[in-house]
Amino acid sequence: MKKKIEAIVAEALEAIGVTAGAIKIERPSDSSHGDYSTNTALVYGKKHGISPRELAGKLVERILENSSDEIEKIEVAGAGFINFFLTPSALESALEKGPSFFKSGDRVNIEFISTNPTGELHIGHGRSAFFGDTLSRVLALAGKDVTREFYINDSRESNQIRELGKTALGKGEQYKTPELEEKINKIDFSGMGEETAGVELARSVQESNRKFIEKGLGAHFDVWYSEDKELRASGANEKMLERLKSQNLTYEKDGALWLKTSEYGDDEDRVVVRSDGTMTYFVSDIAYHQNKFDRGFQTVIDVWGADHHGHVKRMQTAGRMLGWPKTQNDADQPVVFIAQMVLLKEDGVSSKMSKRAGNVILLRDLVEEFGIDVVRWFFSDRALNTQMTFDMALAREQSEKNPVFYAQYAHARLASIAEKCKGLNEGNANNFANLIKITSARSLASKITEFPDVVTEISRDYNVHSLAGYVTALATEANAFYRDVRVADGDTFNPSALALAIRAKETLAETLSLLGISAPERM
RNA sequence: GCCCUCAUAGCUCAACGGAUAGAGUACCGGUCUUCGGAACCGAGGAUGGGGGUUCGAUUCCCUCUGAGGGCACCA
Repeated sequence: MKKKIEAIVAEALEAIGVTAGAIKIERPSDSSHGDYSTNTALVYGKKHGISPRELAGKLVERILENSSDEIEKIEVAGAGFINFFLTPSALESALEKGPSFFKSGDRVNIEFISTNPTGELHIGHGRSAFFGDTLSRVLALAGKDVTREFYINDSRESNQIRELGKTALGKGEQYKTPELEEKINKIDFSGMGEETAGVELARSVQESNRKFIEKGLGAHFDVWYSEDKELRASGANEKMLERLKSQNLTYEKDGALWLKTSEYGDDEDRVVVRSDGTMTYFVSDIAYHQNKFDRGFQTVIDVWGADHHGHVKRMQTAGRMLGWPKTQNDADQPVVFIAQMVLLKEDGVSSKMSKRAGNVILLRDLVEEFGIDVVRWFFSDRALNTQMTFDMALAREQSEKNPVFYAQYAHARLASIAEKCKGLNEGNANNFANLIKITSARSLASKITEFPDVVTEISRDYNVHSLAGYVTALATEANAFYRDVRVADGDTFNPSALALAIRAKETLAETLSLLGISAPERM
Protein backbone atom coordinates (compact mmCIF):
# COMPACT_ATOMS: atom_id res chain seq x y z
CA MET A 1 0.00 0.00 0.00
CA LYS A 2 2.81 2.34 0.82
CA LYS A 3 4.25 1.84 -2.63
CA LYS A 4 0.87 2.47 -4.22
CA ILE A 5 0.57 5.80 -2.41
CA GLU A 6 4.07 6.66 -3.51
CA ALA A 7 3.19 5.87 -7.11
CA ILE A 8 0.03 7.95 -6.90
CA VAL A 9 1.96 10.95 -5.61
CA ALA A 10 4.68 10.51 -8.22
CA GLU A 11 2.09 10.38 -10.97
CA ALA A 12 0.40 13.53 -9.70
CA LEU A 13 3.70 15.39 -9.51
CA GLU A 14 4.49 14.48 -13.08
CA ALA A 15 1.02 15.39 -14.27
CA ILE A 16 1.30 18.91 -12.97
CA GLY A 17 4.83 19.26 -14.23
CA VAL A 18 6.83 19.23 -11.02
CA THR A 19 10.10 17.36 -11.22
CA ALA A 20 10.91 15.70 -7.94
CA GLY A 21 13.41 13.31 -6.49
CA ALA A 22 12.66 10.99 -3.63
CA ILE A 23 9.13 10.94 -2.31
CA LYS A 24 8.68 10.22 1.34
CA ILE A 25 5.55 8.45 2.52
CA GLU A 26 5.28 7.98 6.23
CA ARG A 27 2.94 6.48 8.75
CA PRO A 28 1.85 9.38 10.94
CA SER A 29 2.18 8.86 14.66
CA ASP A 30 -1.10 10.67 15.15
CA SER A 31 -4.01 8.73 13.63
CA SER A 32 -5.89 11.96 12.96
CA HIS A 33 -3.25 12.56 10.29
CA GLY A 34 -4.44 9.58 8.32
CA ASP A 35 -3.02 6.18 7.50
CA TYR A 36 -0.29 7.62 5.30
CA SER A 37 1.16 11.06 4.98
CA THR A 38 3.64 12.85 2.77
CA ASN A 39 5.59 16.08 3.02
CA THR A 40 6.18 16.16 -0.73
CA ALA A 41 4.59 19.57 -1.19
CA LEU A 42 6.80 21.08 1.51
CA VAL A 43 9.93 19.66 0.01
CA TYR A 44 9.27 20.55 -3.62
CA GLY A 45 7.00 23.58 -3.35
CA LYS A 46 9.70 26.17 -2.76
CA LYS A 47 11.95 24.71 -5.40
CA HIS A 48 9.29 25.43 -7.98
CA GLY A 49 8.22 28.79 -6.63
CA ILE A 50 4.89 27.56 -5.34
CA SER A 51 3.76 27.70 -1.76
CA PRO A 52 3.62 24.25 -0.18
CA ARG A 53 -0.08 24.47 0.55
CA GLU A 54 -0.81 25.52 -3.01
CA LEU A 55 1.21 22.64 -4.43
CA ALA A 56 -0.45 20.26 -2.01
CA GLY A 57 -3.84 21.50 -3.17
CA LYS A 58 -2.93 20.94 -6.81
CA LEU A 59 -1.62 17.48 -6.09
CA VAL A 60 -4.75 16.51 -4.20
CA GLU A 61 -6.89 17.86 -7.02
CA ARG A 62 -4.98 15.79 -9.52
CA ILE A 63 -5.08 12.64 -7.38
CA LEU A 64 -8.84 12.98 -6.95
CA GLU A 65 -9.32 12.99 -10.73
CA ASN A 66 -8.30 9.35 -10.85
CA SER A 67 -10.38 8.31 -7.89
CA SER A 68 -9.24 5.15 -6.23
CA ASP A 69 -11.50 2.80 -4.35
CA GLU A 70 -8.73 2.35 -1.83
CA ILE A 71 -8.53 5.94 -0.70
CA GLU A 72 -11.46 7.33 1.19
CA LYS A 73 -10.21 10.81 1.87
CA ILE A 74 -7.24 13.00 1.11
CA GLU A 75 -6.61 16.24 2.89
CA VAL A 76 -4.10 19.01 3.01
CA ALA A 77 -3.02 19.76 6.56
CA GLY A 78 -0.58 21.87 8.50
CA ALA A 79 2.06 23.58 6.46
CA GLY A 80 1.28 21.49 3.40
CA PHE A 81 1.19 17.85 4.36
CA ILE A 82 -1.03 15.56 2.36
CA ASN A 83 -2.79 12.95 4.47
CA PHE A 84 -4.33 9.78 3.07
CA PHE A 85 -7.16 7.89 4.70
CA LEU A 86 -7.82 4.37 3.45
CA THR A 87 -11.29 3.01 2.78
CA PRO A 88 -12.58 0.30 5.11
CA SER A 89 -12.29 -2.27 2.35
CA ALA A 90 -8.66 -1.36 1.63
CA LEU A 91 -7.85 -1.60 5.30
CA GLU A 92 -9.68 -4.88 5.64
CA SER A 93 -7.97 -6.47 2.67
CA ALA A 94 -4.57 -5.31 3.94
CA LEU A 95 -5.36 -6.99 7.25
CA GLU A 96 -6.51 -10.19 5.61
CA LYS A 97 -3.58 -10.34 3.23
CA GLY A 98 -1.08 -9.91 6.03
CA PRO A 99 2.49 -8.75 5.58
CA SER A 100 4.33 -9.76 2.44
CA PHE A 101 7.85 -8.98 1.42
CA PHE A 102 9.75 -9.02 -1.82
CA LYS A 103 12.29 -11.83 -1.69
CA SER A 104 15.31 -10.09 -3.11
CA GLY A 105 17.54 -12.97 -2.13
CA ASP A 106 20.43 -10.53 -1.61
CA ARG A 107 23.11 -12.46 0.20
CA VAL A 108 23.99 -10.76 3.47
CA ASN A 109 26.63 -11.86 5.93
CA ILE A 110 26.29 -10.47 9.41
CA GLU A 111 28.98 -11.08 11.95
CA PHE A 112 28.30 -10.24 15.57
CA ILE A 113 29.36 -10.99 19.14
CA SER A 114 32.62 -12.68 18.04
CA THR A 115 33.89 -12.56 21.59
CA ASN A 116 37.40 -13.79 22.22
CA PRO A 117 37.62 -17.33 23.62
CA THR A 118 39.31 -16.08 26.74
CA GLY A 119 36.34 -15.53 29.01
CA GLU A 120 32.60 -15.25 29.40
CA LEU A 121 30.24 -12.75 27.82
CA HIS A 122 29.59 -9.68 29.95
CA ILE A 123 26.96 -6.99 29.63
CA GLY A 124 29.14 -5.09 27.18
CA HIS A 125 28.51 -7.89 24.70
CA GLY A 126 24.77 -7.68 25.24
CA ARG A 127 24.12 -4.79 22.94
CA SER A 128 25.90 -6.12 19.89
CA ALA A 129 24.58 -9.61 20.55
CA PHE A 130 20.91 -8.69 20.58
CA PHE A 131 21.27 -6.02 17.92
CA GLY A 132 22.91 -8.47 15.57
CA ASP A 133 20.46 -11.23 16.31
CA THR A 134 17.37 -9.08 15.84
CA LEU A 135 18.76 -7.38 12.76
CA SER A 136 19.38 -10.81 11.25
CA ARG A 137 15.79 -11.81 11.87
CA VAL A 138 14.47 -8.58 10.38
CA LEU A 139 16.64 -8.80 7.27
CA ALA A 140 15.62 -12.40 6.73
CA LEU A 141 11.95 -11.53 7.05
CA ALA A 142 12.44 -8.61 4.68
CA GLY A 143 13.53 -11.04 2.00
CA LYS A 144 17.32 -11.17 2.28
CA ASP A 145 19.32 -14.35 2.29
CA VAL A 146 21.04 -13.92 5.65
CA THR A 147 24.04 -15.79 7.01
CA ARG A 148 24.84 -15.17 10.67
CA GLU A 149 28.46 -15.64 11.44
CA PHE A 150 30.57 -15.88 14.56
CA TYR A 151 34.31 -15.39 14.20
CA ILE A 152 36.34 -17.34 16.71
CA ASN A 153 39.64 -15.64 17.46
CA ASP A 154 41.46 -18.85 18.17
CA SER A 155 44.56 -18.63 16.03
CA ARG A 156 47.43 -20.44 17.68
CA GLU A 157 49.75 -17.74 16.43
CA SER A 158 47.96 -14.96 18.28
CA ASN A 159 49.27 -13.41 21.45
CA GLN A 160 46.04 -13.93 23.34
CA ILE A 161 46.09 -17.69 22.71
CA ARG A 162 49.70 -17.81 23.80
CA GLU A 163 48.87 -15.86 26.95
CA LEU A 164 45.92 -18.15 27.57
CA GLY A 165 48.32 -21.08 27.15
CA LYS A 166 50.67 -19.62 29.74
CA THR A 167 47.80 -19.27 32.17
CA ALA A 168 46.74 -22.84 31.45
CA LEU A 169 50.23 -24.10 32.25
CA GLY A 170 50.46 -22.01 35.40
CA LYS A 171 53.02 -19.65 33.89
CA GLY A 172 50.79 -16.62 33.76
CA GLU A 173 47.73 -14.90 35.17
CA GLN A 174 46.14 -13.40 32.07
CA TYR A 175 42.36 -13.83 31.75
CA LYS A 176 42.29 -15.73 35.03
CA THR A 177 38.87 -15.89 36.64
CA PRO A 178 37.35 -18.52 38.91
CA GLU A 179 35.43 -19.88 35.91
CA LEU A 180 38.58 -20.15 33.83
CA GLU A 181 40.42 -21.81 36.66
CA GLU A 182 37.69 -24.41 36.87
CA LYS A 183 38.19 -25.22 33.22
CA ILE A 184 41.95 -25.38 33.60
CA ASN A 185 41.58 -27.94 36.36
CA LYS A 186 39.45 -30.16 34.17
CA ILE A 187 41.90 -30.34 31.29
CA ASP A 188 45.10 -32.36 31.26
CA PHE A 189 47.69 -30.06 29.71
CA SER A 190 50.65 -32.37 30.32
CA GLY A 191 53.09 -32.48 27.46
CA MET A 192 51.55 -29.47 25.76
CA GLY A 193 53.39 -26.36 24.72
CA GLU A 194 51.96 -22.92 25.33
CA GLU A 195 50.34 -22.72 21.93
CA THR A 196 48.62 -26.06 22.10
CA ALA A 197 47.52 -25.51 25.68
CA GLY A 198 46.13 -22.13 24.68
CA VAL A 199 44.22 -23.63 21.76
CA GLU A 200 42.83 -26.38 23.99
CA LEU A 201 41.70 -24.00 26.71
CA ALA A 202 40.24 -21.62 24.14
CA ARG A 203 38.25 -24.48 22.67
CA SER A 204 36.76 -25.24 26.07
CA VAL A 205 35.89 -21.60 26.73
CA GLN A 206 34.41 -21.28 23.27
CA GLU A 207 32.25 -24.35 23.79
CA SER A 208 30.71 -22.91 26.95
CA ASN A 209 30.16 -19.55 25.31
CA ARG A 210 28.50 -21.17 22.32
CA LYS A 211 26.16 -23.14 24.55
CA PHE A 212 25.25 -19.99 26.45
CA ILE A 213 24.70 -17.96 23.29
CA GLU A 214 22.41 -20.56 21.76
CA LYS A 215 20.53 -21.74 24.83
CA GLY A 216 20.81 -18.81 27.19
CA LEU A 217 20.52 -15.93 24.75
CA GLY A 218 18.50 -17.65 22.05
CA ALA A 219 20.79 -16.42 19.30
CA HIS A 220 21.71 -18.86 16.59
CA PHE A 221 24.57 -18.75 14.12
CA ASP A 222 24.81 -20.38 10.72
CA VAL A 223 28.59 -20.29 10.66
CA TRP A 224 31.08 -20.59 13.50
CA TYR A 225 34.23 -19.55 11.74
CA SER A 226 37.45 -20.69 13.32
CA GLU A 227 40.35 -18.40 12.61
CA ASP A 228 42.78 -21.18 13.48
CA LYS A 229 41.24 -23.98 11.48
CA GLU A 230 39.89 -22.12 8.49
CA LEU A 231 41.92 -18.99 8.00
CA ARG A 232 45.37 -19.76 9.42
CA ALA A 233 45.51 -23.39 8.36
CA SER A 234 44.45 -22.63 4.79
CA GLY A 235 47.27 -20.17 4.33
CA ALA A 236 44.82 -17.39 3.51
CA ASN A 237 46.86 -14.87 5.47
CA GLU A 238 50.03 -15.56 3.48
CA LYS A 239 48.08 -15.40 0.24
CA MET A 240 46.62 -12.06 1.20
CA LEU A 241 50.04 -10.76 2.12
CA GLU A 242 51.42 -11.85 -1.23
CA ARG A 243 48.56 -10.17 -2.99
CA LEU A 244 49.12 -6.90 -1.15
CA LYS A 245 52.82 -7.04 -1.98
CA SER A 246 52.29 -7.90 -5.63
CA GLN A 247 49.86 -5.04 -6.01
CA ASN A 248 52.58 -2.74 -4.71
CA LEU A 249 50.51 -1.74 -1.69
CA THR A 250 53.28 -2.34 0.83
CA TYR A 251 56.74 -1.00 1.70
CA GLU A 252 59.42 -1.75 4.23
CA LYS A 253 60.38 0.60 7.03
CA ASP A 254 62.16 0.03 10.34
CA GLY A 255 62.40 -3.65 9.59
CA ALA A 256 58.63 -4.01 9.33
CA LEU A 257 56.29 -4.24 6.35
CA TRP A 258 53.69 -1.49 6.09
CA LEU A 259 50.46 -1.20 4.15
CA LYS A 260 49.99 2.07 2.29
CA THR A 261 46.60 2.69 3.84
CA SER A 262 47.12 6.44 4.10
CA GLU A 263 47.15 6.70 0.31
CA TYR A 264 43.63 5.29 0.32
CA GLY A 265 42.08 7.47 2.99
CA ASP A 266 43.26 6.07 6.31
CA ASP A 267 44.96 8.39 8.82
CA GLU A 268 48.23 6.54 8.68
CA ASP A 269 49.93 3.49 7.27
CA ARG A 270 49.55 0.21 9.15
CA VAL A 271 52.02 -2.51 9.94
CA VAL A 272 51.21 -5.88 8.39
CA VAL A 273 54.44 -7.74 9.18
CA ARG A 274 56.26 -6.96 12.39
CA SER A 275 60.01 -6.63 12.53
CA ASP A 276 60.13 -10.08 14.11
CA GLY A 277 58.60 -11.50 10.94
CA THR A 278 55.13 -12.29 12.32
CA MET A 279 51.95 -10.97 10.74
CA THR A 280 49.63 -8.58 12.53
CA TYR A 281 45.95 -9.37 13.11
CA PHE A 282 45.18 -6.74 10.47
CA VAL A 283 46.30 -9.16 7.77
CA SER A 284 44.03 -11.92 8.98
CA ASP A 285 41.17 -9.45 9.36
CA ILE A 286 41.60 -8.41 5.74
CA ALA A 287 41.94 -12.01 4.62
CA TYR A 288 38.82 -12.94 6.57
CA HIS A 289 36.73 -10.20 5.03
CA GLN A 290 38.08 -11.04 1.59
CA ASN A 291 36.98 -14.59 2.30
CA LYS A 292 33.44 -13.38 3.03
CA PHE A 293 33.25 -11.57 -0.30
CA ASP A 294 34.76 -14.60 -2.03
CA ARG A 295 31.92 -16.65 -0.61
CA GLY A 296 29.57 -14.50 -2.65
CA PHE A 297 28.02 -12.10 -0.14
CA GLN A 298 26.87 -8.79 -1.57
CA THR A 299 26.58 -7.18 1.83
CA VAL A 300 29.02 -7.81 4.66
CA ILE A 301 28.02 -6.43 8.04
CA ASP A 302 30.08 -6.30 11.23
CA VAL A 303 28.75 -5.41 14.65
CA TRP A 304 31.58 -4.27 16.88
CA GLY A 305 32.03 -2.81 20.33
CA ALA A 306 32.99 0.83 20.84
CA ASP A 307 36.56 -0.12 21.61
CA HIS A 308 36.94 -1.25 18.00
CA HIS A 309 35.63 1.84 16.32
CA GLY A 310 39.16 2.82 15.36
CA HIS A 311 39.24 -0.23 13.09
CA VAL A 312 36.37 0.80 10.88
CA LYS A 313 38.35 3.19 8.76
CA ARG A 314 41.26 0.88 8.16
CA MET A 315 39.03 -2.07 7.23
CA GLN A 316 37.10 0.01 4.76
CA THR A 317 40.36 1.41 3.47
CA ALA A 318 41.56 -2.14 2.87
CA GLY A 319 38.30 -2.73 1.06
CA ARG A 320 38.98 0.17 -1.29
CA MET A 321 42.51 -1.09 -1.91
CA LEU A 322 41.24 -4.56 -2.80
CA GLY A 323 38.17 -3.46 -4.69
CA TRP A 324 35.49 -4.85 -2.40
CA PRO A 325 32.03 -4.01 -3.74
CA LYS A 326 30.16 -1.01 -2.39
CA THR A 327 26.73 -1.31 -0.82
CA GLN A 328 23.60 -0.51 -2.76
CA ASN A 329 23.79 3.00 -1.30
CA ASP A 330 27.34 3.28 -2.56
CA ALA A 331 28.81 3.09 0.94
CA ASP A 332 32.10 1.42 1.80
CA GLN A 333 32.18 -2.17 2.97
CA PRO A 334 32.21 -3.80 5.36
CA VAL A 335 29.17 -2.06 6.84
CA VAL A 336 30.09 -1.61 10.48
CA PHE A 337 27.82 -0.92 13.43
CA ILE A 338 29.39 0.21 16.66
CA ALA A 339 27.67 -0.61 19.91
CA GLN A 340 28.46 2.11 22.40
CA MET A 341 30.08 1.38 25.70
CA VAL A 342 28.20 0.09 28.69
CA LEU A 343 29.27 1.82 31.88
CA LEU A 344 28.57 0.61 35.34
CA LYS A 345 27.05 2.73 38.02
CA GLU A 346 27.57 1.91 41.64
CA ASP A 347 26.66 4.15 44.53
CA GLY A 348 25.98 6.93 42.09
CA VAL A 349 29.41 6.75 40.49
CA SER A 350 29.95 5.68 36.90
CA SER A 351 32.90 3.56 35.97
CA LYS A 352 34.15 1.34 33.22
CA MET A 353 33.99 -2.36 33.75
CA SER A 354 37.29 -3.83 34.65
CA LYS A 355 38.14 -7.40 35.35
CA ARG A 356 40.93 -6.33 37.61
CA ALA A 357 38.63 -4.17 39.67
CA GLY A 358 36.23 -7.09 39.82
CA ASN A 359 33.26 -5.04 38.68
CA VAL A 360 32.25 -7.12 35.71
CA ILE A 361 28.63 -8.06 35.26
CA LEU A 362 28.22 -11.20 33.22
CA LEU A 363 25.38 -11.50 30.77
CA ARG A 364 24.73 -14.90 32.29
CA ASP A 365 24.00 -13.36 35.69
CA LEU A 366 21.57 -10.88 34.16
CA VAL A 367 19.67 -13.59 32.33
CA GLU A 368 19.50 -15.68 35.47
CA GLU A 369 18.19 -12.83 37.57
CA PHE A 370 15.77 -11.15 35.19
CA GLY A 371 14.96 -13.71 32.51
CA ILE A 372 15.87 -13.50 28.85
CA ASP A 373 12.76 -11.55 27.80
CA VAL A 374 13.50 -8.63 30.11
CA VAL A 375 17.19 -8.67 29.26
CA ARG A 376 16.58 -8.70 25.53
CA TRP A 377 14.13 -5.83 25.83
CA PHE A 378 16.50 -3.88 28.01
CA PHE A 379 19.21 -4.08 25.37
CA SER A 380 16.95 -3.69 22.34
CA ASP A 381 14.73 -0.72 23.10
CA ARG A 382 17.40 1.92 22.63
CA ALA A 383 19.59 2.99 19.75
CA LEU A 384 22.93 1.26 19.42
CA ASN A 385 24.96 4.44 19.42
CA THR A 386 23.87 5.90 22.71
CA GLN A 387 26.00 5.27 25.72
CA MET A 388 24.36 3.15 28.28
CA THR A 389 24.96 3.38 31.97
CA PHE A 390 24.15 0.18 33.70
CA ASP A 391 22.92 0.47 37.24
CA MET A 392 22.10 -2.88 38.81
CA ALA A 393 19.72 -1.30 41.30
CA LEU A 394 17.93 0.49 38.50
CA ALA A 395 17.84 -2.68 36.42
CA ARG A 396 16.15 -4.49 39.31
CA GLU A 397 13.62 -1.73 39.65
CA GLN A 398 12.96 -1.59 35.92
CA SER A 399 12.77 -5.31 35.43
CA GLU A 400 9.59 -5.45 37.47
CA LYS A 401 8.02 -2.65 35.46
CA ASN A 402 9.58 -3.57 32.17
CA PRO A 403 7.55 -2.48 29.15
CA VAL A 404 8.09 -5.95 27.73
CA PHE A 405 5.39 -7.14 30.12
CA TYR A 406 3.03 -4.56 28.72
CA ALA A 407 3.28 -6.00 25.23
CA GLN A 408 3.17 -9.57 26.50
CA TYR A 409 0.15 -8.80 28.64
CA ALA A 410 -1.77 -7.36 25.71
CA HIS A 411 -0.95 -10.52 23.78
CA ALA A 412 -2.07 -12.81 26.59
CA ARG A 413 -5.28 -10.90 27.01
CA LEU A 414 -6.14 -11.15 23.31
CA ALA A 415 -5.27 -14.83 23.40
CA SER A 416 -7.64 -15.30 26.29
CA ILE A 417 -10.43 -13.55 24.43
CA ALA A 418 -9.89 -15.64 21.30
CA GLU A 419 -9.93 -18.76 23.45
CA LYS A 420 -13.15 -17.74 25.09
CA CYS A 421 -14.85 -17.15 21.73
CA LYS A 422 -14.23 -20.73 20.68
CA GLY A 423 -17.04 -21.86 22.94
CA LEU A 424 -19.50 -19.19 21.83
CA ASN A 425 -21.89 -18.73 18.95
CA GLU A 426 -21.25 -16.32 16.15
CA GLY A 427 -23.27 -13.21 16.81
CA ASN A 428 -25.10 -10.97 14.39
CA ALA A 429 -23.20 -9.88 11.35
CA ASN A 430 -21.26 -6.81 12.31
CA ASN A 431 -19.11 -5.98 9.35
CA PHE A 432 -15.66 -4.48 9.36
CA ALA A 433 -16.77 -1.13 7.99
CA ASN A 434 -19.10 -0.80 10.95
CA LEU A 435 -16.51 -1.94 13.44
CA ILE A 436 -13.94 0.64 12.44
CA LYS A 437 -16.34 3.49 12.98
CA ILE A 438 -15.01 3.09 16.49
CA THR A 439 -11.82 5.12 16.54
CA SER A 440 -9.72 2.72 18.55
CA ALA A 441 -10.70 -0.22 16.33
CA ARG A 442 -9.71 1.75 13.29
CA SER A 443 -6.35 2.81 14.69
CA LEU A 444 -5.62 -0.72 15.78
CA ALA A 445 -6.33 -1.97 12.25
CA SER A 446 -4.14 0.73 10.78
CA LYS A 447 -1.34 0.01 13.24
CA ILE A 448 -1.37 -3.68 12.37
CA THR A 449 -0.96 -2.90 8.68
CA GLU A 450 2.08 -0.82 9.57
CA PHE A 451 4.07 -3.92 10.48
CA PRO A 452 5.54 -4.59 7.02
CA ASP A 453 6.51 -0.93 6.73
CA VAL A 454 8.38 -1.14 10.03
CA VAL A 455 10.25 -4.24 8.91
CA THR A 456 11.13 -2.78 5.52
CA GLU A 457 12.32 0.44 7.07
CA ILE A 458 14.59 -1.34 9.52
CA SER A 459 16.03 -3.40 6.70
CA ARG A 460 17.10 -0.08 5.19
CA ASP A 461 18.05 2.09 8.13
CA TYR A 462 19.01 -0.65 10.60
CA ASN A 463 17.22 1.12 13.46
CA VAL A 464 16.43 -2.12 15.19
CA HIS A 465 15.24 -0.42 18.36
CA SER A 466 12.21 0.98 16.55
CA LEU A 467 10.71 -2.52 16.84
CA ALA A 468 10.34 -1.99 20.57
CA GLY A 469 8.58 1.30 19.98
CA TYR A 470 6.28 -0.30 17.43
CA VAL A 471 5.27 -3.22 19.61
CA THR A 472 4.54 -0.87 22.52
CA ALA A 473 2.37 1.33 20.30
CA LEU A 474 0.60 -1.75 18.97
CA ALA A 475 -0.07 -2.98 22.50
CA THR A 476 -1.43 0.43 23.43
CA GLU A 477 -3.84 0.33 20.48
CA ALA A 478 -4.84 -3.20 21.41
CA ASN A 479 -5.61 -2.12 24.97
CA ALA A 480 -7.68 0.82 23.73
CA PHE A 481 -9.58 -1.55 21.43
CA TYR A 482 -10.20 -3.87 24.37
CA ARG A 483 -11.55 -0.96 26.36
CA ASP A 484 -13.97 0.17 23.64
CA VAL A 485 -15.04 -3.00 21.87
CA ARG A 486 -16.56 -6.10 23.35
CA VAL A 487 -15.57 -9.14 21.35
CA ALA A 488 -17.44 -11.70 23.44
CA ASP A 489 -20.76 -10.75 24.92
CA GLY A 490 -22.99 -13.21 26.70
CA ASP A 491 -23.02 -16.41 24.69
CA THR A 492 -22.14 -14.84 21.35
CA PHE A 493 -19.12 -13.12 19.85
CA ASN A 494 -18.64 -10.41 17.26
CA PRO A 495 -16.88 -12.05 14.27
CA SER A 496 -15.23 -8.98 12.77
CA ALA A 497 -14.00 -7.83 16.17
CA LEU A 498 -12.61 -11.28 16.84
CA ALA A 499 -10.84 -11.30 13.48
CA LEU A 500 -9.23 -7.96 14.31
CA ALA A 501 -8.25 -9.15 17.79
CA ILE A 502 -6.61 -12.23 16.33
CA ARG A 503 -4.65 -10.21 13.77
CA ALA A 504 -3.50 -7.92 16.58
CA LYS A 505 -2.42 -10.90 18.65
CA GLU A 506 -0.52 -12.42 15.73
CA THR A 507 1.23 -9.17 14.94
CA LEU A 508 2.25 -8.66 18.55
CA ALA A 509 3.67 -12.18 18.59
CA GLU A 510 5.51 -11.72 15.33
CA THR A 511 7.10 -8.46 16.42
CA LEU A 512 8.14 -9.91 19.75
CA SER A 513 9.57 -12.89 17.96
CA LEU A 514 11.80 -10.61 15.89
CA LEU A 515 13.11 -9.30 19.19
CA GLY A 516 13.62 -12.87 20.37
CA ILE A 517 11.02 -12.36 23.07
CA SER A 518 8.28 -14.83 23.93
CA ALA A 519 4.59 -14.09 23.46
CA PRO A 520 2.86 -16.10 26.19
CA GLU A 521 -0.78 -17.16 25.87
CA ARG A 522 -1.19 -16.53 29.57
CA MET A 523 0.95 -14.96 32.24
C1' G B 1 47.57 16.77 20.88
C1' C B 2 44.61 14.11 16.83
C1' C B 3 40.14 11.12 15.62
C1' C B 4 35.13 8.90 16.83
C1' U B 5 30.37 8.65 19.83
C1' C B 6 27.08 10.98 22.94
C1' A B 7 24.33 15.34 25.71
C1' U B 8 16.27 15.80 25.19
C1' A B 9 11.15 15.64 31.35
C1' G B 10 13.50 14.07 38.34
C1' C B 11 15.19 9.05 36.12
C1' U B 12 15.63 5.40 31.60
C1' C B 13 14.93 6.30 26.56
C1' A B 14 12.19 7.99 21.41
C1' A B 15 11.55 11.54 17.37
C1' C B 16 13.56 9.68 7.91
C1' G B 17 15.25 18.29 8.00
C1' G B 18 8.61 19.07 9.02
C1' A B 19 2.44 19.11 11.96
C1' U B 20 1.30 20.50 19.37
C1' A B 21 9.27 17.24 20.71
C1' G B 22 6.72 11.42 22.18
C1' A B 23 6.82 6.90 25.64
C1' G B 24 7.91 4.34 30.20
C1' U B 25 8.95 5.34 35.22
C1' A B 26 8.34 8.69 39.45
C1' C B 27 4.87 12.30 41.56
C1' C B 28 -0.57 14.17 41.61
C1' G B 29 -5.87 13.22 40.36
C1' G B 30 -9.67 9.93 38.31
C1' U B 31 -11.88 4.72 36.34
C1' C B 32 -13.22 -1.46 39.97
C1' U B 33 -21.04 -3.01 36.48
C1' U B 34 -13.12 -6.75 35.19
C1' C B 35 -14.64 -10.72 27.36
C1' G B 36 -7.54 -10.80 32.10
C1' G B 37 -6.70 -4.03 36.58
C1' A B 38 0.46 -6.57 34.69
C1' A B 39 -5.22 -2.31 32.39
C1' C B 40 -7.66 2.51 31.14
C1' C B 41 -8.27 8.16 31.45
C1' G B 42 -6.27 12.98 32.96
C1' A B 43 -2.49 16.89 34.99
C1' G B 44 2.37 18.97 35.59
C1' G B 45 7.39 18.48 33.74
C1' A B 46 12.59 18.70 28.57
C1' U B 47 16.01 19.84 23.33
C1' G B 48 23.79 21.68 27.63
C1' G B 49 25.74 27.30 26.00
C1' G B 50 26.65 30.43 21.60
C1' G B 51 26.70 31.23 16.31
C1' G B 52 25.34 29.59 11.11
C1' U B 53 22.53 27.13 6.80
C1' U B 54 17.01 26.63 5.82
C1' C B 55 10.34 28.59 4.45
C1' G B 56 11.23 25.27 8.74
C1' A B 57 16.74 22.55 13.03
C1' U B 58 16.48 17.87 18.63
C1' U B 59 18.18 16.50 13.59
C1' C B 60 22.91 19.51 9.12
C1' C B 61 27.67 22.93 9.76
C1' C B 62 31.11 25.78 13.21
C1' U B 63 32.41 26.73 18.26
C1' C B 64 32.39 26.18 23.66
C1' U B 65 31.35 23.01 27.87
C1' G B 66 30.63 18.12 29.82
C1' A B 67 30.72 12.40 29.53
C1' G B 68 32.82 8.05 27.18
C1' G B 69 35.92 5.57 23.63
C1' G B 70 40.15 5.11 20.16
C1' C B 71 44.97 6.84 18.72
C1' A B 72 50.66 -0.19 19.31
C1' C B 73 55.32 -3.79 15.36
C1' C B 74 47.97 -6.11 21.32
C1' A B 75 43.54 -8.54 19.53
